[in-house]
Amino acid sequence: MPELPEVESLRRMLEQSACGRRIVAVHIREPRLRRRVASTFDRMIAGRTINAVRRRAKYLLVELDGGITLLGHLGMSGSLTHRGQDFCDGEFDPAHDHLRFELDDGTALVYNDPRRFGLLKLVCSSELGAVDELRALGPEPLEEAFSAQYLFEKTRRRRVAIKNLLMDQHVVAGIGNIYACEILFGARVRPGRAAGRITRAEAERIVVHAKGILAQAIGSGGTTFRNYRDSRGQPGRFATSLQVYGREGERCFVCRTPIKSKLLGQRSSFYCPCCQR
DNA sequence: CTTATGGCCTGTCAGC
DNA sequence: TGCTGACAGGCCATAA
Repeated sequence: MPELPEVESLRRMLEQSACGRRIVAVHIREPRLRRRVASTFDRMIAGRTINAVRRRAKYLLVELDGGITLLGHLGMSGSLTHRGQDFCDGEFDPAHDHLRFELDDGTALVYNDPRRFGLLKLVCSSELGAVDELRALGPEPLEEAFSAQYLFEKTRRRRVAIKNLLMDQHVVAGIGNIYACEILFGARVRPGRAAGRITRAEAERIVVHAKGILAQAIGSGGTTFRNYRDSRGQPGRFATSLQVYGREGERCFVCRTPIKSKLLGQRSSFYCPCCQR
């Protein structure tokens, strides 16, 4: 379940290990992801050098020379591992290793995705703003545009639960179920509260904790709850810092009250019934 | 416009 | 033991 911190951790590693490398070939074993991977991939990509690795929300943007960018989304279970040499062991997973990008130093970037919810497509580097997936995204949560004033205004006259609003990529981009739960625990706000009833002070706390928790999670290499892996095949280390996610029935670290879980729009929401109001 | 719901997809696990 | 159904949840299409 890669969210912003996991994608950012991956981006930083790939920036170190893959930037400047030339992609010599692309092998597609299974093109059926959320949308079918274009059969022109190898022809379009082979021979191009990786100039930069960027991120927008949960999207990874691999900028190639010649004005083409590889847009990637890991969906639920996707991973991009750098295999060969002293990187990842390169354990073969023939059932789920769907694409393989061979690099000029003999290593390879392998896209693995058991549930195939991911996305890989090529876009024009000069027209990223016009790309469907990126066009309507809200501000990055770690940038100044995501302020208490901004969030407060976005919540006005909205009946949707505050947690669902935080996960709405049009409002703020990059937050998923795990971090939405953690942010609301930090802000001491119940996930099911109507967004429109959030106070100015609560909006302030939500923004402060969103920035703090996401930054801390990036520093820990993200969260591995089930199967997220970084480009070296290693799990993230933030799972041990989780306060509520996945802890139903266990005691709140602050007040010892058992953590509750409740479905909110088909998604489990974890919260402390005592600390969060 | 807002909000709710179902579909995609497969590995895992509880329960019978 | 092996089957069935629920669940995990990213994003999108569709409906009300």
